[in-house]
Amino acid sequence: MITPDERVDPTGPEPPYQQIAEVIRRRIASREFPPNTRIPTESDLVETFEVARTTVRRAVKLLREEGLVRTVPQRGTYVAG
Amino acid sequence: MITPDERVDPTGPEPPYQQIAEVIRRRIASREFPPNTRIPTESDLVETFEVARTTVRRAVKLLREEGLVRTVPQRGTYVAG
DNA sequence: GTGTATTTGTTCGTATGTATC
DNA sequence: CGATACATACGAACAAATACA
Repeated sequence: MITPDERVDPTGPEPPYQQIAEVIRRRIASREFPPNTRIPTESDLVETFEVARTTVRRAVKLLREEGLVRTVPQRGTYVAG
Repeated sequence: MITPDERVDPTGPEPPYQQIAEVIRRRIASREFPPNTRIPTESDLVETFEVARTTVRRAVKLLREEGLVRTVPQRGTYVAG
């Protein structure tokens, strides 16, 4: 569940896509998103954070570049094992 | 039949998916698509309006949210009774 | 009963145009 | 101007269930 303090603040110091990446990072660190499981779809994240899909994709791209997740086309994005 | 004035105008003020929803809405209102009958398949609508399936689905989703139609997986989309 | 076609569901990839800061 | 964000659209691939020959 996304708690209030994890919602995106468009007026905050960090851009939304970084805030979203940070939320997902914590989910992974806390094992709420365990290794090798799929994280929510882009559509889900769009609804959860109420942002555009491009913003969600940017956040996920960040995590991918950090090696925290891997994305499989037409399948989803998975937490690194 | 889709008359010329009901074709989608990509340059119009309203996006294609809204225009398509409006066309179907009129078909329902005029009883050309009577209650409890199936509306054309997504593939049919794709050919008729010459748009992508995602666009058709978006239009139908709108109608579904309005309660005008209900979609049955693997069956089709039906006009609300 | 079997295999194929149909039809909607899901999900990511990509591109374009507009707006805002 | 560049980075960010939003809305829209097209495409592709595959899943799953139903319909049909």
